[in-house]
Amino acid sequence: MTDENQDTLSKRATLRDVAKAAGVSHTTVSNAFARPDQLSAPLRERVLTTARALGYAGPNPAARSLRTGRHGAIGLAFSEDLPYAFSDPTAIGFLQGVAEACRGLRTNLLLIATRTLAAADDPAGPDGVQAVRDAAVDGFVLYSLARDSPVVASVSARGLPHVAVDQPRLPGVPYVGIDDEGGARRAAEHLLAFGHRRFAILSLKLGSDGRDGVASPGRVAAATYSVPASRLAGYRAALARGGVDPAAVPVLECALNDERRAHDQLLPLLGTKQRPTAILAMSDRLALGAVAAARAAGLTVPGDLSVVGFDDVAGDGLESSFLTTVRQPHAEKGRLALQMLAAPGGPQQRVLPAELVVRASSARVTAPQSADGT
Amino acid sequence: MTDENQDTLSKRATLRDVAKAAGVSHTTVSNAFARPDQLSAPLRERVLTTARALGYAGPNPAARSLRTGRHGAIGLAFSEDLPYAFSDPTAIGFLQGVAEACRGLRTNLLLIATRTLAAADDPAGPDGVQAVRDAAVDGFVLYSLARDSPVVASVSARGLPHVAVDQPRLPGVPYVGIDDEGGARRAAEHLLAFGHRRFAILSLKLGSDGRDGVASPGRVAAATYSVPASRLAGYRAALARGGVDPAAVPVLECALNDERRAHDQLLPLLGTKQRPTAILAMSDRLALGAVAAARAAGLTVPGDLSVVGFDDVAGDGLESSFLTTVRQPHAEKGRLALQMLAAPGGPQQRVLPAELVVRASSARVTAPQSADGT
DNA sequence: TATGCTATCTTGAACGGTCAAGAAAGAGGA
DNA sequence: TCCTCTTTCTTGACCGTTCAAGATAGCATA
Repeated sequence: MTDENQDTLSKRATLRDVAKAAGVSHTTVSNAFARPDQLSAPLRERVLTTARALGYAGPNPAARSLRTGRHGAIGLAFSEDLPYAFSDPTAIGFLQGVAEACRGLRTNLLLIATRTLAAADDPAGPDGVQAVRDAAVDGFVLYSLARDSPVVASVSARGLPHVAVDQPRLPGVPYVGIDDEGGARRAAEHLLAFGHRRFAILSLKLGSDGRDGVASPGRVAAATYSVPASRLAGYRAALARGGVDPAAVPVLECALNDERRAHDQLLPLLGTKQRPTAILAMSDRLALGAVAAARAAGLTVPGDLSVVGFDDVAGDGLESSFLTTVRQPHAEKGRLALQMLAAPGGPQQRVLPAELVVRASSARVTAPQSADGT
Repeated sequence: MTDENQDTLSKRATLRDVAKAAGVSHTTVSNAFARPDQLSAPLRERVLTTARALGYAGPNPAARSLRTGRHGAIGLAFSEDLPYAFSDPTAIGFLQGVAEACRGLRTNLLLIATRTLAAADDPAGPDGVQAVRDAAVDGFVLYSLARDSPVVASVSARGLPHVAVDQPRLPGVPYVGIDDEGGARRAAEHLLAFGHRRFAILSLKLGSDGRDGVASPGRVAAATYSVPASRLAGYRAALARGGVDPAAVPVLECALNDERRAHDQLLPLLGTKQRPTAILAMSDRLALGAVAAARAAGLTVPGDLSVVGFDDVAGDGLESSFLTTVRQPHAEKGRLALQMLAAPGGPQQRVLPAELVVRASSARVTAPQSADGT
């Protein structure tokens, strides 16, 4: 804020100002900063000294980028509100991997403030689109975006390399994801093996409209987020093979990956006579909500209700070390995504494993039961 | 990756290419994108159509920034490894506030991959310095940096507006923080009021060298991080006033805000005859480590050991709703920091309150005791 | 002595936008 | 009818770098 060491207060010093002051050409000054081997050491020292004296802050990044075409940053586009992303443990784990890879590549990370629910009065179109257009980056990572997200189109229009993670595959675009369907299938098989016949599914959001509640078959079919769609497919495949009609299993959609929502959605269902004995939750957060709902309904876990989550998030708290869940390598996805961006030519698809981790929140069903609860 | 809709495969289309194709001047094309009111609607439509046809991705961000001097992004410089920052709940809370404010300001967020422990062989100096120099941003937020961090100097050299958060104050630089000293004082007073006389302090890192262990008086005096220093001062002021000699209270420094480190450091101390009956922890993470250590030592909390944390982080898990702690408004700090960046001229310092929240991890000391444990 | 080579520095031209100023044409008022 | 104002579009300069190519000198080689 203070301009103490700025000789010409009117304007910021440039390469040429430094050059003039040091009695050398502008290119020499440029080289002093960027290519030390191109000039003698004493001259370089002199140039850097006069630069400091003039308050020259180093080459203007915009000018450099314009000339070189490189920015030294990659952009990360989220589906969620950015603030929300920081509260989601899954996203955080992914971010951690991305950040780690960035450090290795000596590149900065530009978080793009995108919002799927566009403000209608916005002349520049949905929020994220302009942000993507203006992003000074060398490539993009698309994380968990909806199939129809305008941000996807916007990124694709930029013509920069990009990678899609945990979202619908795009033709010709490298992809990183996990075996969502397989992981979900194993979760359901596990509960079926324990004799469960009455299920409920706690689903992550299927569409961008922020709707909560029981998802109709139509809504399920039209899901624009691939991760919940795949997990749902996995659950259902296993259920069908196990002799349980998937169509009869309620899908409770939670617009946010939130314990409270899961709790609120599930609680009424637990009061019914035909209450489920097992919950398939698409995230650990939702699973913890189910546990809370069970407690509120006077049921024990896993005595009265078995719960299987997804993600194997945290590991710090007590709760998570109790949850049966499906483990996925969060940070690894981030690392791989950046690797694919940085070194194209490798495999264009990486599907990482999702393995079932059996802990204490699932158990054999107490009384034998038929699908209709008799 | 695919160049399907690029007419001239050799090079990316520019404003002028579009202008030529549409039969208008380059300025008109520029206006079509940036200033819709400067040209008639039908012409604008025509221009945008030909732009799309040529695969023109919109104005080059670097060129635009060069001319306008604005970047539409603010830089966030951390003290920690970026990946680590994503695992620290305090940092996450702050980031959430920053991200929220960014969305409001329609600005992107550039995370700067800085590392305090410089790689010695790095010609460009410590990691973060170059990253700061190259950052295409309109301002910086400095979060939790050490007094002597090269990143601070680097940011200051850029001559852009910046705000310091949770770190040593810089002359002339706006500051956002909390009442660390007061919060710490209240934590200690709370335990003193419960009759505790034998304390141990679990401290966040005091220096950038990654050292763990009992901090010597010299090390404490030379602390380069202001937050731990202030909290320590608060603890000690209260202890002294309560008749406990602060110099006799061990300060266990944890290089990382980590349950395990706190656990490992504290455990041996709990085995001694003169074991502390109360722990002052500078974060909830460290406090949870203390709880774990107590459990490992066969002690109960708060029966045998009282623990007071700091941060009031999460609120989700079971553990945190049990911890007596000092609450601070994490996200609010982020919001304020960006507000001060965006609208200079307001107050240059904001010190937010830190209030004691009494829960179940602290209690009256069981047996009366003197400071020497007899 | 002529020649080539290396090390060091300079020259001039991009990079791709935005902006200030100006030109042309049509509308409105005296 | 003439003048002014507004709308709409154009012209040319400039933002601050990096890069390719060239100039100069020093030195070794033939």
